[in-house]
Formats: sequence, structure tokens, C-alpha cells
Amino acid sequence: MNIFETYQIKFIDLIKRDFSIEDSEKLIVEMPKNSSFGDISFNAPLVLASMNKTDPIKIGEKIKNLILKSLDDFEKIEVVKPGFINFFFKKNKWIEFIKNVQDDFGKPEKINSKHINLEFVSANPTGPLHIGHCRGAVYGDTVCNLLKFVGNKVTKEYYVNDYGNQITKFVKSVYYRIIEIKDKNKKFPIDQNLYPGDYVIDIANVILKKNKIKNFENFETVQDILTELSIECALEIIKKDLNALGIHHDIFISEKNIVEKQTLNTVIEILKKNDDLYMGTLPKPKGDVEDWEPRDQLLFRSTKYGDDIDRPLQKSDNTWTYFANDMAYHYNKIERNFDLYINVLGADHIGYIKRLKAATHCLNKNKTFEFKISQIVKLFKSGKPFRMSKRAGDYILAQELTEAVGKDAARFMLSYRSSNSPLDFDFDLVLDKSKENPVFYVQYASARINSVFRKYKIKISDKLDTKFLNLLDSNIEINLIKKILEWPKVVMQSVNTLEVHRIPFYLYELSSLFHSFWSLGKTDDNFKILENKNKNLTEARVFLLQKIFTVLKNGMSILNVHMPDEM
RNA sequence: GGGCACGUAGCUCAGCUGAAUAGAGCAACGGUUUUCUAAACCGUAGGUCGAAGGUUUGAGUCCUUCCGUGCUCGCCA
Repeated sequence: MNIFETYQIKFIDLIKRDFSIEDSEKLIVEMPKNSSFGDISFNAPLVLASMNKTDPIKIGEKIKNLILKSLDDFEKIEVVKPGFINFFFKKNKWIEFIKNVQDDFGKPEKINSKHINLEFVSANPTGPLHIGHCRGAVYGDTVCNLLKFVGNKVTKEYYVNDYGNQITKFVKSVYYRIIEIKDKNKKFPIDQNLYPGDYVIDIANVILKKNKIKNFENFETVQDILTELSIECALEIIKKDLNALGIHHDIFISEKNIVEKQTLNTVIEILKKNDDLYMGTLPKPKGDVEDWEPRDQLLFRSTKYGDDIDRPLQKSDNTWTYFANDMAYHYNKIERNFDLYINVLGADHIGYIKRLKAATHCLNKNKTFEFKISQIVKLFKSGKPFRMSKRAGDYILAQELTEAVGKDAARFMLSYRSSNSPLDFDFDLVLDKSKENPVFYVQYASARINSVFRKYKIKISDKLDTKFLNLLDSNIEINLIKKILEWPKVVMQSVNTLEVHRIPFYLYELSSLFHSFWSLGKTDDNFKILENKNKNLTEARVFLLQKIFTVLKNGMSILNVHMPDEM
């Protein structure tokens, strides 16, 4: 039940015989910012007046009369300049609305269920995750929970870049660490092309323990098996980091596997057929490029699909570029036939999106791909920029984050901002147990509600008597009901924009209203929930608390943040 | 130089795809507790929405230009 949507449909239905409506999507029922403009507001006079060049107020009065004839839900209907109709509900309507709040409240009635492919994280399997990855990971996972909540089927996918030069460098690094462990005189070489991190030593030790390779004398002879083992170890580390954040992917797709299946051949055939392939020389980039020389390369005509320049598919030694293999991977995705594809990329891949859009559009015009960026995370401690780990160089590791603040705080705070704005993450604030910490604030609301449930000896699922709900008539109680009824709208907005930060925002607002309500009982005994002479009112208020809790629970389950019974 | 983001209160950010008087939190100042969990609540103050044009009945939101910040820019993945 989404009251805004419900009344939008009702209103449009009532006026469509008397007005010619060209574009019904512009006719919107919304919640006015200012409560003096009513509970819900309809913009039809404004929209229809501009279509028909007539006086919006006259149209408004006509619509008002049409609505009055068939609906008895409103205490007052006002037509106001510049052309809104503002509706004030009768109090019994609020009671009726809150009564209809079900366990799955927020989930739309009409579900257009899709099978969605959601690719996120996809960090190179060459070491542990850092905090930047965490944001994309949490964002992707939360989007998944949201899309599932509204009735979609979602496959969480991780693209494993287990092919190419970076992997070779990584495996060499593991190799030299093994050599170092076996013979302390053979020090790990200082080489910019190797990975120096200590975790490589850990991986080396794990591989030695497995004892699958007997002889390490020659890198080339052990390379294949060592590559397999190293990637396996690196992926284990990544999965462990993700699990600590409550994240589990459904499927891991190997780049190496895509290459071996020669999917790229099919892609090249398609490109040839479309005349999107040619040999050519790219212009010199305008930025600082050292030792640039013109080079004849196999190019993909991506400018045809909105890219800025055409993109090379082959290197000068005729091996394929990463982008070429990535096209093959996306073709593989398309072949698996999902209804919608979502790809969460890190901030350093912003420049890559146009190319991917061009690629996917060229390979299949009927499939929709959405690309979302998860922006960088800036770390602070007590308001000052902060670097946490010397061990990992400039990066803060995922493991350090989850160990320091825990899964719940990490997830809530990383979801709290729009994914394409940089995020300041303050360690002290997240550990703080006060209202300054939004995670805590929402959890505390749930703990308070639970304490009432315990004392009243009910469970959230218990059915209470609803015949006293009309006793809920104070402003704060009506405002709480209104806030609860906003939830389905928050869900739909989040789905439409694939932005999940509104969910923690909303939960904070709802919690705030609840804490206000709770505190009224401190100064005015009439507002106490349990210690109240009117037992019927208590029953009604506990019912309201159940509904608040239902919304908090649904919201927090999308965020995958725990709601404690007690704090 | 090109591309993509971002620029809203002292700080960190929302702003529902164009609507009515621009909203929160923190910080500042003042108040509330013989606790149904004060880990909370109430109040005050704080703004030329980066700048200038444009479209529109209407712009924080759309378009253009400029300024600032970040990421990125042919054989890295």
C-alpha cells in the first residue's frame, strides 16, 4: 500500500472522462514539504492548465467537485495558487491506513519481477580488499537486497580478473616469497613490477603448506599450478573480507575461462558484421604522454555508440587488450539472458563507462545495462584525515575496517551517502555510542520498542486488538503514522534511482520521531505507553509501535544491519 | 587539453527526476531526568543553493559559458 500512488490512480481515474490528459505521468500526488499544504497534494490543475491554456484555479475547482462526488476520505480540500489541490485526510483514514500495514510493508503490490544480473566488487584477485572496495561492495549488496525486497530475482556476480600481466606479476611475487622462505639468503627482489605486501608472504606460506608443488627451482615450470594456487588463495582472502561484511556472491566468473572459451571470436564476428572493426591509428592524447608514437591497431568503432574515441582491441604485439576480453565477458553476460544488468564500478573507472556502454549497446541493443559508480571513501579520525595502516601502504584494509567498527556500523555508514558523492568516514563517530552516531540511534529505537514488547508480553507478530486505534489522535501519533506511510515511497524512489542512501536517511528520521514520542512520556504521563490509565490507549500505542518496528525491520534488513533486542 | 562526477548553513550532507516559505545531523548557545532504556528529548541561531546568462507560468533541480575540487585519459587489469 502506497497511499500516494493509490490516490494518484484514483484521482486520474476520476478526472479522465472530463479532461483530455495527454501525459498522465506528469500528474503527481505527492507529500507537500509544508504540512499547511495538506497531507497529500495533487498538481493536476497546474499541469492541465498549461496544456489547455486555461485558468488553473477553475480547473482545480472542477476537479475538487469531481473528487468530492465519489470520495469521502477528506476533511478539507483546498484549491490554491499556482494550481495545486491540497487534501487533508479525515482522522479515521489514518487509522485505516495504519491498520493495513502488513509484515512486508514497502513491497509494491504490482510486482514486475525481473531477473537481474548485478556485478560488483570484481577486485583483482591479487590481494585483500581495501576500504574503497568495501563501499562498492556494501552498496552493491544493499542494492541487491532492495531489488529482491521489491520482488526481483538477483544474481550477484563477481568477475575474476585472473588473466593478464597483473596476474603474472602477482604470481611472480608469490614465487619470490616462497624462494625467500625456503632460503633466507635469497631476498625478495626490489622491483616495481612485483607486489611487496606482507599478505603475499602469508599466501606463500599457505601454498607451501599445501605441498602440491615439490620443486620451485624454475618459475616457468611451476607457473601454471602456482597461478592457480595463488589466485585461489587471493580469492579466499577476498571472500573472507566480503563475508565479514555479510556479503556473499552467487557466481564467480573467470576471465581466464572466458578467454579459453574463445567467446571473443563471436564478438569479433558481430563487430565485423556491423562494420565496427577497422585497422587504424589513434590520435595522440592531449595530456602528458611520454614516448608516444603512432601505432596501427585493430580498433572498435565505439564512437558510433557515443564514445569519445575509438578503442583498441589489440596491443601492438597482436595480443588482445583488457577491453577486448571485457567485451567478450559482457557478451557472455548477454548470452546468459538477464532482463537487466547492473554494474557497480569504482571511482577510478568513471572514464570506462562510455566504452562499456558502447560495447554493450553494440553487442545487443535490446538489453539494458546500468552503470553505477561508487565514489571514494575518505577516512577521518576525530575530524582529521587519517591513515590507518602502514602495513598496507596507503590503503585501509577491509579487515581493519570490520575489526574496528563491526559489520553493522560499516554497512550503515557506507550506505548513508549517495553512491556518487565522496564519503567521509569517521572512525570515532562510528564507535561512538550516542545519537551522534546514526547507526546507534536507529538501533536504540528498536531496543526501546523491544523493551515495551517484553513488558507488555507480546511479540512483534502477535495480533493486537485494533478497535481502539481511533484513540491515536495526538499530533505526534498522527505524524508517526504519516512517516510510516512514506516508507513505500522511499523504497520505490530507491529502486528507480538505484540509490540506497535514502533508506538509512529515512530510518533515521523515523527513529527520531519515535524518540520524540517516547520522550513526551517523560514530561507528560498521558503520553506514556505502558504506564497509562487507559488500557485501550496502551493497546493502540503498542500496535503503533509494532508498525514502526515492522518498517525499521524491513529497512534494516535491506541494509543488512542487525537490530538488537536490548542495548 | 578531452571525458565523467561533484560544488547547498562554520563542518558533513539530504532535497523525492521542474512546483508552494530550500531541509537534517554535527559544531555554537539555552533548557529538560525521583528513567515505561537520558545511549534520549525540547528550543534558539545559522543560506545570494560556486558565478553569470538562458529555457519555463515556475529552476537548487534542465541548457550554455566560466571558476573550483576529485577521478580518468593508446599496448594496466
